[in-house]
Amino acid sequence: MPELPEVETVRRALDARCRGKVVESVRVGRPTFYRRPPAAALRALTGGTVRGFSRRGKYLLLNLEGRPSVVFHLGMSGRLTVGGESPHVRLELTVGGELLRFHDSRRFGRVGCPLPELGPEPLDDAFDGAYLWKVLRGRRAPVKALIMDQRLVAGLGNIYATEALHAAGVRPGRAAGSLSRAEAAALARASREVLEAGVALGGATLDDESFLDPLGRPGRMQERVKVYGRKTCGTCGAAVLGTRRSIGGRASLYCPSCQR
DNA sequence: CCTATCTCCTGTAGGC
DNA sequence: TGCCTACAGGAGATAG
Repeated sequence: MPELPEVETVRRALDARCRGKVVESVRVGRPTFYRRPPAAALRALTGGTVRGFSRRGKYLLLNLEGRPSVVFHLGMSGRLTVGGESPHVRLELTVGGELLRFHDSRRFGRVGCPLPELGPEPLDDAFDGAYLWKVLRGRRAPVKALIMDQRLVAGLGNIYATEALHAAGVRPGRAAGSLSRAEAAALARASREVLEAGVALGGATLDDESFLDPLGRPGRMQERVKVYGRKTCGTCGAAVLGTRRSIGGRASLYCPSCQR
């Protein structure tokens, strides 16, 4: 499922490929998106010049000269490809003679939606231990649910939140307000580190096809994962514990030895 | 405001 | 082998 590093990987590939090119045609794909796409607004992209692709949290923005930007969210199964085929093409743009396609088999993705209110970028200086401690303070919800709340910090999903908590030595079910300043600082630092590693490695491709960049290439972050999707901890070898759909309705895994 | 639960959807994995 | 069900996931809506 695409989180900040996967979206950034897509952004870089598309930005390099499409910048300065013209959107020659737009085809709004088959029936409906999960939330109805503004088909007329999407068709109006025709003739626009691509200024570039930018990213905010897990959202990808296609920026055009003199026109409103188009927001994409990949949801869990969304993919943007250059030329790739699938039965689930929701939007197809011809850009500089190449077919840029948005696919989404499960329809949790979006295109053309407004950009919601989001917390700070976790790779920016505004996101640090002091900020995290301040927003977690006094809250009883599980810390994992809160760091995945995009209004508090924009970009962590289940994989990177799980890995950040492991790297910080904090169990996912801990009440957010129970974290010390030092733990909040460790968690902010760990979040930054796992996300930076994810970006550097081109995202995490956990099982076949789960994430591929626009040219169909897998990432390598899965090689660095310590607990997510594992039976034993990648640091100490202890059996990974976890429960299904336990926190925010999502599976939560942790190492009982490395995490307190 | 805060928290927990439910919903959207469909490909895949597991059970029988 | 093949059918059937449960499950996964992000984010928004809703209820308490």
